[in-house]
Amino acid sequence: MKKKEAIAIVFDDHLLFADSFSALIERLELFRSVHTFCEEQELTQFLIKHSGTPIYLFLDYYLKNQIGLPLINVARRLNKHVIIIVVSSVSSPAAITNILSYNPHGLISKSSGFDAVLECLNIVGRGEQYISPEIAGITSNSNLKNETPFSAREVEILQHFAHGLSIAQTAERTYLSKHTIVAHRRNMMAKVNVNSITALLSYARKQELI
Amino acid sequence: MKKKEAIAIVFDDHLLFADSFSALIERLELFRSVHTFCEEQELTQFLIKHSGTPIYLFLDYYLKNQIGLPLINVARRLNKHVIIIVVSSVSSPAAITNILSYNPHGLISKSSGFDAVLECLNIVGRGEQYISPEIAGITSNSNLKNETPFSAREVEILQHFAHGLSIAQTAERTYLSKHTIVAHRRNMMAKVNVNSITALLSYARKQELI
DNA sequence: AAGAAAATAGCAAAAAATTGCTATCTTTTA
DNA sequence: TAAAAGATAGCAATTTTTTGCTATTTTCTT
Repeated sequence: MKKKEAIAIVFDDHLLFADSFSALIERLELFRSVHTFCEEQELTQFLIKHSGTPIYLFLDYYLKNQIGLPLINVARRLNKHVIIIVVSSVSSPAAITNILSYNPHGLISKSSGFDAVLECLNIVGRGEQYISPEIAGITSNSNLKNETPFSAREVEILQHFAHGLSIAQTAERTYLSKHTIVAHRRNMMAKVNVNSITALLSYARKQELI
Repeated sequence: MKKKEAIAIVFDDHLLFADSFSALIERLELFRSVHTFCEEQELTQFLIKHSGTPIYLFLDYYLKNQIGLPLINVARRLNKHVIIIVVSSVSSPAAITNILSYNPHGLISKSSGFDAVLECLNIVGRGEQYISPEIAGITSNSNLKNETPFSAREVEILQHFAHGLSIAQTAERTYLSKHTIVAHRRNMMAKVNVNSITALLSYARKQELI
């Protein structure tokens, strides 16, 4: 791969991260130039202008960010040579599946070290897809097992706890016996190996269940 | 200010951002050295080891990040010379008020450009507090109301509950008596008129305090 | 410098949650 | 169509949380 001929672009709506990350990329001295954008328009104009040049596009994506992923298709339409590398902080299986459905050339976790970026450029350079180990771990774990360890009924009841209801209050709302709620609660806590409702809720939130 | 004598630390649980940002800081050649940590323990050990050296600590903070803010107090206890600069992506008034209640030397938005970092180092160097314009705008718009009902210490302790810790566990982590934790908890619950920790957490989440 | 607010800490009683058991009925899956 | 998994429900023992009090020290505000 002759990357010195290629241009790198860092796109991130957090300007400070974009600037920082491109400082790192520049230091590699692998690209002809490194550019930073945090507005969609600037990016698309640049892609059109350099539609004949091989481009590596580092695209930040996080949950609350809408533009992120659809931009992949836009970029591909504007420049056939563009290589898309998504840099993401998401951690839930569902969100990752969503990213992978756009089939980016690379997917790097923000929890990775910089060596992941190097590794990614190597793999992607030979035309293969790179997915950083942190992320690969998340998806492979959730392919084998259930997405969530809880049943629908359990999650439903969990919502009540998340809204601050007690066992007694939840029983009232659901027209179930207090004992049933205790049982559900107990089962959920056992499944994720915790022993309090706050720990259970903390777990559920990490898994983006509630 | 003779910053060449100071050490810079970048703390962020997203290793990739931490690495990137420190590359940028290094390029300034203002500090004797620049270090990167993404584990609390590594940071505290370093602070203890260099307790006599002036240190600039760039601390990432975002909503889902538990360690962030309480770490300010820990850092100050371990090194009296530490200068805290929070780098944050939060945007809600309550969350910002929360950060400011820890009285950091600087608060930079991730939407800022790198010039904000330079400006911040200047201002902080003369002993004043720097708050990046993006963030100052948010608070000034809403400083009439929107005060969080909790003190900094209370919110700090609330974070532990949000992460599923019990009263006993929180007491251990904070090196406080169990009775003190009970008191803080009780006071917070009284302030928002609830009578369980789950209801309190539910309230805090609505207010984007945790 | 005085007063207010916050942080710290304690005890004991009452209330709620958690745990260790068992058991029936229904739905899903192999 | 069995077997497995889920939803329902109960009791008793133990642990944790919540509440009703008090009180000292530190920090902030005026």
